[in-house]
Amino acid sequence: MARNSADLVIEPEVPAPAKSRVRDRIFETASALFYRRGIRAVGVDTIACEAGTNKMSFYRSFASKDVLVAEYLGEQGREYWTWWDEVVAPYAGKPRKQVEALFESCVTKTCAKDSRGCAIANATIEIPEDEHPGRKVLLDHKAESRRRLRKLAKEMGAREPDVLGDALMLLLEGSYITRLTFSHGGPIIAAAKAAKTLMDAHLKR
Amino acid sequence: MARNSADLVIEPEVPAPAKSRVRDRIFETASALFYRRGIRAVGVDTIACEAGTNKMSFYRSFASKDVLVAEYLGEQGREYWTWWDEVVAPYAGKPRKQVEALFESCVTKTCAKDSRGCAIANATIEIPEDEHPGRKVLLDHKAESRRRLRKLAKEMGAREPDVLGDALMLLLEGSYITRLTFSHGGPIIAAAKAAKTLMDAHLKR
DNA sequence: TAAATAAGTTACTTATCGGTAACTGGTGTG
DNA sequence: CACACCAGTTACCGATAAGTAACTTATTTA
Repeated sequence: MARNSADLVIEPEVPAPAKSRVRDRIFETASALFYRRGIRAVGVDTIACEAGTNKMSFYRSFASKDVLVAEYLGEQGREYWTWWDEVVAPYAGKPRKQVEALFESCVTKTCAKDSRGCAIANATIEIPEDEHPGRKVLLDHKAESRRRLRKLAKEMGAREPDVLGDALMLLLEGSYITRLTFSHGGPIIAAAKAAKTLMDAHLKR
Repeated sequence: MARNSADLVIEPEVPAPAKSRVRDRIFETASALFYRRGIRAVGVDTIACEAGTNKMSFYRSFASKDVLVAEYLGEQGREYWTWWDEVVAPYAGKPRKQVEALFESCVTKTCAKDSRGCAIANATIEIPEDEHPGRKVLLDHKAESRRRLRKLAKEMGAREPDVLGDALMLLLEGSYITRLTFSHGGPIIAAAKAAKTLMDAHLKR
């Protein structure tokens, strides 16, 4: 039966054609290793081996390590906004409560046993090169983070929304990075309270 | 002339025997490269070459790269406390003014053109291994940082000094790390104001 | 002047890095 | 059945990683 272009356009029963299991395994393994040990510290050989395959299969799925890294950061970003949206959803229209929920959930997540803070913030340090395909991903992510916090500050009627939004961002980023030096009971325990205090100060008439 | 053990013990005209110029050059070069490009990204060959010498001379001065890194972090720490003490000195007995001065100076320093935030905070991410000789150095440094901020909060009579001190630390660390994603005009511009707001809230009766 | 010390040089080790060529075996599916 | 495709395997490339041996050349300094 002759295939015409219409055939190709219609019937995409599966959007992505399942890609392959190996690729997924590699990606999952790489993500875990990147987060735990750092991006530069993990080689493609290690990734492939740990994923139960070998380097050749790695390069059949990914053009280069840098491309994998960029994809890893992209996925981390998507998961982050999914988390964000879920935390924020129950308090639609109540921006202050939304920020409180974000901070409480962030503290819980970041204090968890195997947490190493924010994957993207960490990559910020490991990838200073502008040419790296992951650099743009992480720049965009943090810009979006700032945008959202400033927007929330504005919605709650803060006198100086940009200042409040930025201050909240500093608390958030500080929470992530101090997790790497204080395993339990670090300064992050003050994060939620500090956020409330700042919001109080920016809201009272 | 026969040398006895007494000869070795007496007459140390110079405490450290000037060590050598090469060692210093290597150390300066390495420090600059570690800060700019990251610790893992810089090899000893690059360091030696950039310092105008070679690898053999490197290993005559340093037992290993890890030892160099630990020494680099130690020196960064000493320079940090020197900065801190100098900023704080003019306001002895006025802890609130001291914190304000710290934040203002921190913002100025961290916004400078070639700044890449805090060298030690950055190393926090690159060195997760407990066995690394630099790990303890950086852990101690951040613990001392927290200690000092909590102490200042207590001295200024804050109702919850530990909470205020920790919150200030989150702002400070957040300032450092966001510098890596926002080149100019990042959230750090809100740091000093946020610190004041937090202190206000913790001090008013 | 002679011994000690600092430093440059060349060559080497073993391991790992990111990345590729070419061949093999298995599993579908038309 | 045949062909495509996915994946495993082995072997390799050049570059770089950290680290060492051994010899030479300056500069001190006693």
